[in-house]
Amino acid sequence: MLNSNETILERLNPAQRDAVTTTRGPLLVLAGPGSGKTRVITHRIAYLLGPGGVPASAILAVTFTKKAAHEMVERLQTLVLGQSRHLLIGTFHSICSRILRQDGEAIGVARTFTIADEDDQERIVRRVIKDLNWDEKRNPPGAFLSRISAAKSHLIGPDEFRRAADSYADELAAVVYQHYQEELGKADLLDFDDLIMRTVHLFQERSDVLAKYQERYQHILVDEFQDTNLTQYALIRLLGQRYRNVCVVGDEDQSVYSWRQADIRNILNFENDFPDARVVVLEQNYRSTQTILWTAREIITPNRQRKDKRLFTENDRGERIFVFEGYDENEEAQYVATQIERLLASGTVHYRDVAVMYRTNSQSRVLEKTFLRHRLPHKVVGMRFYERKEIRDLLAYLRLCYNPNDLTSLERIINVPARDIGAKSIADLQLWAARAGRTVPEAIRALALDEELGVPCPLSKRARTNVAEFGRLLMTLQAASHELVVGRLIEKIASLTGYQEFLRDGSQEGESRWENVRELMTVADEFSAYDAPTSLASFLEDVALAADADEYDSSADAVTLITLHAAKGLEFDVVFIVGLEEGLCPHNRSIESNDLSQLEEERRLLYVGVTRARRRLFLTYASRRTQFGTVMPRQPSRFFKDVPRELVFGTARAVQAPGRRHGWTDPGPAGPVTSRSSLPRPLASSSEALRAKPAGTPTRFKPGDRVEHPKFGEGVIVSVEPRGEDAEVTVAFPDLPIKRLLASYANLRLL
DNA sequence: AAAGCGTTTATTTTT
DNA sequence: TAAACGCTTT
Repeated sequence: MLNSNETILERLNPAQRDAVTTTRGPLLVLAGPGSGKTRVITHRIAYLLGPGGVPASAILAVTFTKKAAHEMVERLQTLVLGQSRHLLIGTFHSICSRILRQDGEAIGVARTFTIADEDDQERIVRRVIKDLNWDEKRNPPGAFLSRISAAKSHLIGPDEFRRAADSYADELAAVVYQHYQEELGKADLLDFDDLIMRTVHLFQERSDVLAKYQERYQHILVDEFQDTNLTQYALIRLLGQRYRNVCVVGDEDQSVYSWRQADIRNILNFENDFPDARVVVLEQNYRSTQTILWTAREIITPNRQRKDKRLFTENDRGERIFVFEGYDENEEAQYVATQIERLLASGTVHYRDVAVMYRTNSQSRVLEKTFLRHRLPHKVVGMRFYERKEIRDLLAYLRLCYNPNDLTSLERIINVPARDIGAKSIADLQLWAARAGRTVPEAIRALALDEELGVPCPLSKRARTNVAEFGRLLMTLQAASHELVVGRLIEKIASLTGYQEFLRDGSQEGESRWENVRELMTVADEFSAYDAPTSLASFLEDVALAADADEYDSSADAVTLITLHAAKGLEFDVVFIVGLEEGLCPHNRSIESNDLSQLEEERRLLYVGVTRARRRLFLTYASRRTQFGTVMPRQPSRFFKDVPRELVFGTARAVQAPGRRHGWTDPGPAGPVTSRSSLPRPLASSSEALRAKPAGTPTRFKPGDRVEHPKFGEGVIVSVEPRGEDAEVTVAFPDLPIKRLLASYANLRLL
């Protein structure tokens, strides 16, 4: 019944149905925002399992974020019941990590490898530069790391990189790349890019291993295909080339990760590599109002690097777009908070239905400050839990339990909490290990067990005692890691190492840091509850591959503060996009690059933000903003020129300037978008507030009127108070406390 | 080894 | 602005 044809194909439009039922051969689905992309993917899997007769174990679905993977699993559970358990749905990184854990030894990847995160990468490059005796100031690690990452994303190893180096900068990078890989190797570490690149190497070098996975995963689906880099695409191509049942879903207009080497050209290459690919375009939007969709269309149309799509919707026209100019970022935040309060007062919106989006994380600060003052419940996505010092310290101990060779983790915690092992002791330790032909962890172990290494130990007596004690501590913890579930292991580490005492120094901050550690234990306990209880390896992997957007939790009733990047894939009734200024969106880095494709990416970013909104969209900017402690005048974003003025409500400067003439002329049905009285009045900016003349809009309501509210039901108007152009109505609903509502927001219907 | 102090520097976006 | 760094002193 559940898997029957009718159930799965019910309520799919023809294009969606096409994408779901084309199960044989390559398929490219170009899916505009809100076009039911996830629905297509999940229904396609259900269709494969049911009418297609494909066993769950033969299906591989790849996503970019864990959250997307989770959502897919969840939606599938109701669709196909128990079968979803045998599907492999995961991120590129988690899937590759799994493959390497299983078969990586064939190309020399240690079975107990751990994953190096950004912080580790930076430490390693720092160490390399230091060992090379290069000037640490003139050689910032970030620049090298991005070159290395770019190389790996193009499947270029250190040797090939050196051969291709045609600039001094590249030659330096080649040297760093070489050493960096050696350091990773010594510590049994793989960085994010290695996970993918090494898997491709494995498949290239071992046809038997490749054949095994090709046979296993006869049906492959890739979500957010526009975000794949060359290496990721190579992986998919290798896996899929035998059975050719490869379905990729993407939208080049939502490609915002080119800086991470994502390459839209993969979409074009797909059609070259699989010339028989069927192409399905999903153009009907089910998410947004016409007004929002039209605005989005106008914003994206100027881009040259795109296929023209004809997005349309059968939804209502909806409210006009609100544009607001703030005096500065404080007033801008103030406006956002006030508008949210108004929306809440209407009773038709919950906090969780509202998101505030911005270009850079640093913009969240002023919003948070303002929201705290307004007591608006909110959650900042991207306050990265796993980047907090105390968490990373504890994780370093955990990683050392699993992979004793993890030098980066060792370096991190050898003197945290302080045990008098300073830079000198560490240098001596390295020297000693090098002379004896051993690794640093081995040298520590030797000290702990009072063993000789055959060469004199340069450490002072005191240092030797300290290191030996530390070594024994580590060995105790390593032994414990085989006995305890992860949560209890963390507890043991915190107490045995003295980390708990070290954190809880009596300060408020110390307590809150300790709270974070407790939170980590909870995460671990939750993890153990559904995974193998003692699996330290999979916990570490889970944590290492956790991303910001994964934190987004729709269950809590709070306003979401989120970057435009992290907002991709989400949707909200009400969206505020703030800081729409030259220099911020588009960002200075893109303006200065002189690279038009970078500006196109900025445009896509705004497009992504706009298309997150279901019902209402607010676009704001400030006329001055404090950056690096100094106030700078700001200009509204150039993208405002493409926001159709007839769709805008507001008096902000940005939309009064003559707009670009755009091709869209459809005035829609005669009459205003919505009756004026039902439009909320946007706050005027302070300068305009002085000039603004209240229009004195009369309200439609009078005391005694019977009205209907979408949420509270039928009620009777008690009183009506003018509020500028608006009116505050007091309404009595049976069995409910008396409500005071703003006429413009409340959506009351006269009975 | 660690704490204190003055100076500087930086903010895209993140699997 | 505020985190990070390098220099000094204890």
